[in-house]
Amino acid sequence: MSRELQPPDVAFILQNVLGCKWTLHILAEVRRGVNRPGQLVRSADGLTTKVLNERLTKLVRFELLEKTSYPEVPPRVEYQLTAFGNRFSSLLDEIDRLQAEL
Amino acid sequence: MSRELQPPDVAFILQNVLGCKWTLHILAEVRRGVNRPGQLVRSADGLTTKVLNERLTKLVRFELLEKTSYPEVPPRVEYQLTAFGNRFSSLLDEIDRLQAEL
DNA sequence: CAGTATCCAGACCGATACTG
DNA sequence: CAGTATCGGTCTGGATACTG
Repeated sequence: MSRELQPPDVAFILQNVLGCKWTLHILAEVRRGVNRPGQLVRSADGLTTKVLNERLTKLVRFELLEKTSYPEVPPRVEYQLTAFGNRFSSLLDEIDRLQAEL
Repeated sequence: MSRELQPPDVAFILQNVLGCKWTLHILAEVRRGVNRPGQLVRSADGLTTKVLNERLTKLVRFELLEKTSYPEVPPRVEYQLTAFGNRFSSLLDEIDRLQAEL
């Protein structure tokens, strides 16, 4: 069960994963420790649970994020960056840096 | 005649300009000196003149690229990175770096 | 709280043909 | 060579409502 990138293609991920609306925001939040769906929907105005889940699913699918479900009531879920996802940290930092300096 | 980004928003550009199909490729090529439309269409399999021009127009519109037309026959046109566009060089480098290392 | 289902307007982009 | 016009299928993502 691995990414279906043979070979892994940064441009592809940038295009099809990071390029999707909300994805960069979501990743940035997760990096900051905002890693529960409830927090994440509230972190962006206009982001719906449907789209959030599409993004999270995709990020998990491409193994940038990892999902942990806690068997509690009410249910609790947390997402975190994987080692692979962390390789994009430099990119996220670069984006932050650009954002700050413009 | 300035970008209608108030304030300039890297995430927005990443989303709506760089996130579009072919755009990263086009920018990378222009950086390498492949800066004429004819060369650019040929540089990517599947890229059509229609889409190329949409991308170039958008890149010029957001002032990442600058266009120079030479009044010759046949017409010659060249695109180059602007100072603003160059600020994204670090991002492109970072992408190349990631690409190489994965 | 987490996640899914449906609807649908609009964006995206490939194919093709055409003008200056 | 550079650029535009048109058509049409596909994908995107927002609104809303619903399930476990």
